[in-house]
Amino acid sequence: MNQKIKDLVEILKEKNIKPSYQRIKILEYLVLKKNHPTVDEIFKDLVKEMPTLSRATVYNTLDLFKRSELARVVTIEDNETRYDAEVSVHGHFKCENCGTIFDFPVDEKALYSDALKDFMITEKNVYFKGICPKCHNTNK
Amino acid sequence: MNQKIKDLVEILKEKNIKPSYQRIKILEYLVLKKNHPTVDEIFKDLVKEMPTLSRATVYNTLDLFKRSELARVVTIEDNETRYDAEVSVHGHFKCENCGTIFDFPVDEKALYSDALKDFMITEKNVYFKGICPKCHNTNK
DNA sequence: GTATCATTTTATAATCATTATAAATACCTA
DNA sequence: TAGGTATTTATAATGATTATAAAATGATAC
Repeated sequence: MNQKIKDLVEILKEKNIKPSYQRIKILEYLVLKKNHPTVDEIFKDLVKEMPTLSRATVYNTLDLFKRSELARVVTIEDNETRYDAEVSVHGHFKCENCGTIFDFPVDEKALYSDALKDFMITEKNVYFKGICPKCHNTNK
Repeated sequence: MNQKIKDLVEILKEKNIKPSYQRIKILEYLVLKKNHPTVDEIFKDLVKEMPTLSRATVYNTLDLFKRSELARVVTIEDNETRYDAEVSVHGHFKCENCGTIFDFPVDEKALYSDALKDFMITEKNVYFKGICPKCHNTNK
């Protein structure tokens, strides 16, 4: 536990981010909960143990993490921004029934297109929607 | 021109959508302008020739088109929903400098992942961000 | 052709995620 | 400890989207 907190502090320091209590907790949340939480989910969970936490802090911190490449935005629905501490290229599948988001591997080479040979690519996103196996079986 | 309108009416009828003037014009806009417009862009352009047009109609109609698979949502930024009359699987590249959105081909087979073999996939989305050749050269 | 009913559109208000602002707090250095 | 900077907080403002109810349009039966 202490070790883990220490790791989080190190991660922040490497990115020249001052490790405030709020930042450590938000980073910890992202790293431990790998369920691509929305801003609101992060806020509502963390405010339980940090009653003075402000939504603005959550927004500011996530934006800071994004700019520092500690987290990436997962845009699947236009009305909820999610965050993911796993910044490598991978796909997201969202079940339209239960809302769960699953990761899946993406072959980056396969995504290459000649049409983009003169483009400077800074971000690659792949997401699918549909019904996950669990919901598919239940509904049948 | 008349022929084209007639085609649009046919497209709507095939989906069992009554071809009202507003629906024809919005579909025409999507089909002719292939620039993945936002709802606001569609509204602001069309209200010029249809002064009584309401934003609600644009929202309702686009939602109807989406459900009827006449258009697909292009979610790239979380604060602007775009629409595309091209419903086949293809990628979108958004230039972070000029905002232009480019289409590029995507090899659907290459996107296949064993991890999703038990999932029912209804929608596949690929989008990249970066700098387009034009902006890249200008800024250099 | 007119009355009736259903559909579509419109205008407006409500909602909700996000951003902006300014004050309060915490942190750092001299 | 004092003074200055960075961070957090509370609150208000913004802006896209959705909800609601009235008005307009269109279709059908008589």
